[in-house]
Amino acid sequence: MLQRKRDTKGMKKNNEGERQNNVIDKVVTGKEFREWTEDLHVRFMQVVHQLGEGRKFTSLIIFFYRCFPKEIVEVMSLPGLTRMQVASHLQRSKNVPHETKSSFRKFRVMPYLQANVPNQQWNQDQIQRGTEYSFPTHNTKNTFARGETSIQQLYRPQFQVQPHYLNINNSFNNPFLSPQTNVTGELQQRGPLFGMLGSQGLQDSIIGNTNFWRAMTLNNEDNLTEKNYNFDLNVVEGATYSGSRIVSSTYIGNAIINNYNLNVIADNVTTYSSSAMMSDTYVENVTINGLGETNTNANSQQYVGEPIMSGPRNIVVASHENYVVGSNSNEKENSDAYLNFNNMDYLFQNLGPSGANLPNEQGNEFDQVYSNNQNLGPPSANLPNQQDSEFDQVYSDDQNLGPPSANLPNEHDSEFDQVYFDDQVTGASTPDSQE
DNA sequence: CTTCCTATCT
DNA sequence: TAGATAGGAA
Repeated sequence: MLQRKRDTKGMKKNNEGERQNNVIDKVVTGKEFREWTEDLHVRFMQVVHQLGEGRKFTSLIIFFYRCFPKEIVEVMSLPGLTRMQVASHLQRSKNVPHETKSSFRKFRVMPYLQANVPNQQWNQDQIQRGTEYSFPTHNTKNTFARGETSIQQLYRPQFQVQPHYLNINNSFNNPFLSPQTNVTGELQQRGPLFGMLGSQGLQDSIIGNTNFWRAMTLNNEDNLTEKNYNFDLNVVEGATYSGSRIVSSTYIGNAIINNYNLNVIADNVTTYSSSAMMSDTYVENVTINGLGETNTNANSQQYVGEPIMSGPRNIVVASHENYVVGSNSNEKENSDAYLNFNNMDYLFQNLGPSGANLPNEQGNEFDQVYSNNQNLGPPSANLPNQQDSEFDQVYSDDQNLGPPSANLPNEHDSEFDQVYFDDQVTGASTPDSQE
């Protein structure tokens, strides 16, 4: 395949403008074909995102451009890995489909997902594993939210005091338990990627690590009872989280989740302000397959670029998932709250009035969300803006009458303008219609 | 000089 | 086509 070659980069040219490649000591040795395996890419993405932590980015392209190959190589600290290999891979990594870029939308706040978890207990397994792996878990019935559920449930914050937990089952070959390298070397975390702490003393991030799932298959077995990767991410907060980041810099890509074992519950229900939850979150290609089938028809990506700030909000991001109907709801038993991503497309699609155009490429923090949910009652009844909500205008069109021509001005100069929902989305594919 | 960036090659 | 290479630019 690729033979070793002389690296003439940086070498002076001769009079003919040619690189003087006859210098022996520039021969690159030990350069072998670098196959970017899944694990290697995951690590690569971890480093990329880790390095990019805190760096502003407004698009997926910038997301990758934040990091330079050299520092990536250094942080990855993989013997034999060259800068050019990383650069080459970085080049390919940031090549995303156009529809991906154009469909990026920024959402300041997402509708709320309620998750009632009154009881909790400690998982015995996790206790035995030591504090590093100790996460409180709940032993309750599931809270099951679906797209068909009244949007009212999604909107009303429930100011409850609830613990948080993160449950990671089965560490065997569990990508969630991969070690993570800190850039500065100050912290070498050998635990789960999710640096979970106890229920007390959470002054900073609950989950501040970088989580990258790419082309990862969760529970790709048809066995409905076997859970190879049971990922329960619960961020149900009852403590003071002022100024903290609940989940930051999360990348979820190409995840195929079977058997309902992806349970992402980000439930920030406290009244504390300035909490960021799942900021800088990028989710793509999520397939939820309750029947153990592999559905590859998830090909839209969404992007949430800026931190979700200002008050109790949660955000669960997934777009254009495929949900196989007819699954056994009993499989959700391991989750305290289950978010069915089905029909969540309306949160991310570039729907809405054509006249609104939903511009989002200009760095605006929020555009418009348009609702067309037949399950909803009168908008005034179902979508009240409780106590000083940041939502200024919420629009619902039960009759599917199309986009509102009214302007619905934002009288408070709030971050939110209009909200539009379309709960009739049934398919997984709604490609970006923009050019 | 090194590294970045991107087109091009294999 | 994934990954390496080339070569100009910074």
